[in-house]
Amino acid sequence: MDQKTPADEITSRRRRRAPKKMRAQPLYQQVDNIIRRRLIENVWKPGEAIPSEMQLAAELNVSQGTVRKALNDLVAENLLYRRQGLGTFVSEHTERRALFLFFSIVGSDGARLLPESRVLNCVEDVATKAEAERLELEPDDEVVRFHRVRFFNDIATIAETITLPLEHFPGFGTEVDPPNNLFRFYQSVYGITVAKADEQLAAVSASEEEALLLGIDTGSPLLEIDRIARMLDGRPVEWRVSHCDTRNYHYVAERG
Amino acid sequence: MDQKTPADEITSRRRRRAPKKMRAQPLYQQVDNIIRRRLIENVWKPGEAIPSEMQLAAELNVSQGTVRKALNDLVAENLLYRRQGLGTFVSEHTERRALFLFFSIVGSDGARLLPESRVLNCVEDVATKAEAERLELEPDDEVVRFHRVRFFNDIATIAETITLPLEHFPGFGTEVDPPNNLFRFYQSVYGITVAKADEQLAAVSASEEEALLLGIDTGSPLLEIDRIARMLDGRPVEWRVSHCDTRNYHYVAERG
DNA sequence: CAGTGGTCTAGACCACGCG
DNA sequence: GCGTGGTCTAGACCACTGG
Repeated sequence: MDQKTPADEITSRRRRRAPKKMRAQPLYQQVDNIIRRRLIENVWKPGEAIPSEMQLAAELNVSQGTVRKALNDLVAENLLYRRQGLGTFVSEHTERRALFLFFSIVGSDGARLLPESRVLNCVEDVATKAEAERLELEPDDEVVRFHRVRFFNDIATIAETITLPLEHFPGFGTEVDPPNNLFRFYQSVYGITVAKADEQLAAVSASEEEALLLGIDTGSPLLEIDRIARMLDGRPVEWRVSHCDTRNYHYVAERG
Repeated sequence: MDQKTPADEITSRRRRRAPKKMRAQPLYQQVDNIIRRRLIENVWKPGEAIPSEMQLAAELNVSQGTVRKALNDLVAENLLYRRQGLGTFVSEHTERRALFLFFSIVGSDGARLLPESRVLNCVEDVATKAEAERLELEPDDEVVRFHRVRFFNDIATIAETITLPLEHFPGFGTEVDPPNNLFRFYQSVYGITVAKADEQLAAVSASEEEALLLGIDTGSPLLEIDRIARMLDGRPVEWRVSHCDTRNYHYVAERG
């Protein structure tokens, strides 16, 4: 657990109080990057505690305050969380995290609830042009593509299409059905942590197929959420297009 | 500019190194609240520089580091911004701020552009039940209500209804037409700063009237953005319902 | 040049969680 | 009691801005 990683050494790049000038990057950002790299490389796994401030400071040859600033920045990004008296931990995709960080559909009364899911089908295929572009793949790369319907209190409300790069998810969906909380599944089974997501929203008309699935009229207005989920290093890992019946639920956002 | 405000004194509540126990609130939060209060009371106005860290630390009897933490928290909330070598300034509603902080509609190519506006009408009225509820008003309070259409490159794209509590905006719209950038207008003319906004999104069908305004078919899907804008102290100041034609533009959000 | 914010350190004490 | 993170201080030097 305590192996030194020479590539991580700060001292090799810049001695404390030595050159006095030409600092490429602030120390705390170097520390931030080192920790970030270890998270990406799964040196510290989700749910685990990482070394204490004092230990990191000693290992990296910086002061405790510098480590603290780096850690607090990572906490602000939701990559870590800290508990006084206990330690600093790597964030994991719990139900709660999924609900408040990555799921924005709430009831008219403001109640937050994760919908249940039913998978309709799941195929492996060559990426379409659109899929390759959105997921930043080469033209002939393969993907897993599946459709599902999501239910609030047994009422079909969301129809979605999800595409994953097969490269990162070998054997996905062929053995077991994809579970409801996908991000937790990606993390626990494939070691892939979704760190952020970019969403584009628009209003569309329900197709015949969607109307059937959701029990509404063809042409009814649906809220389209087009989302790219990204790993810790920013690379895309999932493209999801959700069509939501917003008569009893709506999407929420805060600005400012 | 340098008048002491006894109510702001931290030392009256808690002497440095004196009681040693029972700290109600961390010092830096007390400092944060004092500065926040001065922003709310317009002691320091948008665009102006506030006193330096050293001056604030001396006035409030805390260390520079404590002031710095409070200031950085306020910067993270976009209430202040800092420029090395110059000072710390109160944020104002520039075009840029409106565009990146409070306006989420972008073109298919990702281009950000503020649409032009045409006001259709503007009336003073007693608040409806819905308006009173959303703006947290008493049943008989008065409001200003107006409709406008917004254009991207001369193409009508958004129809919106805006309601303001008359109490905060005396004479609004009776003398001059409301300008395109409303938040800047609220700030410069009424001294009201919009600090954050809560948005609810849904998909709806275009009414006959909207269809006419936007040059689309009745029943076409529109993206509804229902937004409450709030002042520095969190009280609602504007209720806006926008219906957007999202065939060439969409709403963007980042999560995580 | 003086003054501002930005980085970094060193060390103190507090509050919390666990054994 | 001990180790953790949380708060607070004091002081150093750096980097940027303006006159």
